Amino acid sequence: MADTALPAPGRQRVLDAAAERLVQQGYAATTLRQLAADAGIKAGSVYHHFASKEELFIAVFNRGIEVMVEAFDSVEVADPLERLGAHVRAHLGALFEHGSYTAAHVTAFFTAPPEVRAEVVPQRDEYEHRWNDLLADVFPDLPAGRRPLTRLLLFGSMNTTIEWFHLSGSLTLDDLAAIITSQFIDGIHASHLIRSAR
Amino acid sequence: MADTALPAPGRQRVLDAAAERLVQQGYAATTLRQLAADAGIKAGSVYHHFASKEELFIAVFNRGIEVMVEAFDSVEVADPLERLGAHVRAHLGALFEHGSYTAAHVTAFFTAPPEVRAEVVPQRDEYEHRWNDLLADVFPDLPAGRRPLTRLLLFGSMNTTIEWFHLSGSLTLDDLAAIITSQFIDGIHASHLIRSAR
DNA sequence: GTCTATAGGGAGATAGAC
DNA sequence: GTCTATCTCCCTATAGAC
Repeated sequence: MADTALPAPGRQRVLDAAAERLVQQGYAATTLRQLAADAGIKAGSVYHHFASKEELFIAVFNRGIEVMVEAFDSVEVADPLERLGAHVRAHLGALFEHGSYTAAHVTAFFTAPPEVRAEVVPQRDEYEHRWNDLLADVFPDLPAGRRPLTRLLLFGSMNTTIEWFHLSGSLTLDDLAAIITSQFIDGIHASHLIRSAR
Repeated sequence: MADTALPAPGRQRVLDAAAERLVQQGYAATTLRQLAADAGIKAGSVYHHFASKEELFIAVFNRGIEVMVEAFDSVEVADPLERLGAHVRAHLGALFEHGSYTAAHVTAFFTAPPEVRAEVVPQRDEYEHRWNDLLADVFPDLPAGRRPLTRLLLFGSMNTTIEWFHLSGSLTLDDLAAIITSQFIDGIHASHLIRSAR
């Protein structure tokens, strides 16, 4: 494992800048000149690290999935329902607590050109597969054919939190994860009892 | 009410094209030249209808909300829980069955420049307010302070369907609305029984 | 209401010096 | 690994003819 201490290399600074710009501006509006300026280099120097704008953003999107996968795989909880809650918390953690890569992926992936998306699909599939397996494990009664749809609805709630949730607010990420998990498992009637029940 | 029959005026064709391009490409990647070509006119002529690119897209985003509001207000159901389901169905209808304006709003709003977003916020608030009132009506036990969060989680599930749902698939919009409604009210255990229960 | 022509700026990408 | 300089292309927007 490389010693990535103190002064981040140019390539890394460009990637970090790209992730943040993606979240705020989307794919097309983010220019290599901006990224270079953010990273403290000139536009032409970006091409020493990446062959094209597309290759650069493929790296960002893939890193965004890596962060999600690492968060997912770090969960070790025995009880099925508790494990589900831990994975929801881990997914939200990837979105808000481990840099901008996952947030960039979730917000900008669908606005990226088809060639870029195609290079990222395999890694996306891998993450989705993990969740399908988790659902199969936690909800044995859920038909296999319904797992993708169920996952998509849960992802929809989790991923759109980046449009409105802020770590600086009064609602903590633990609270949010607990509410989403409860809402997902038992519906609205149960989810709003969470805070008072503790 | 204007007689908008057969040949759509230039302005209308430009707006239609903008809504579709927004869904597929996002804000920054959509150029006035494309819209003009789609509408069968030249780029310079766009400025006869709109003062700027921003003004054009403000019109698209606002129309997207109008479609949602019209769908919402068309619901007339007495039973509270059934009414909620009807509103979910109406929201999905606005996304998939009444042109591309609502889909454009939902996908591209957050990638639009701040000046554009600011002009659309009041109409967005109006729609969100309708939903908060609906939640208050259907779920009297839900604390008022929890309505926005509850609404946001439901919107997350509904709005991200545009990333994967297609009218041409085997799952109908009625089915999808029923599943989302059931999942929202009673959680996962109830939602996957819907199809077999009919 | 649409056209042509064009101004002025900024985009992605390349070449070669240091 | 970064720089400067530059090519080519396309963008938004404007002016004025029809």
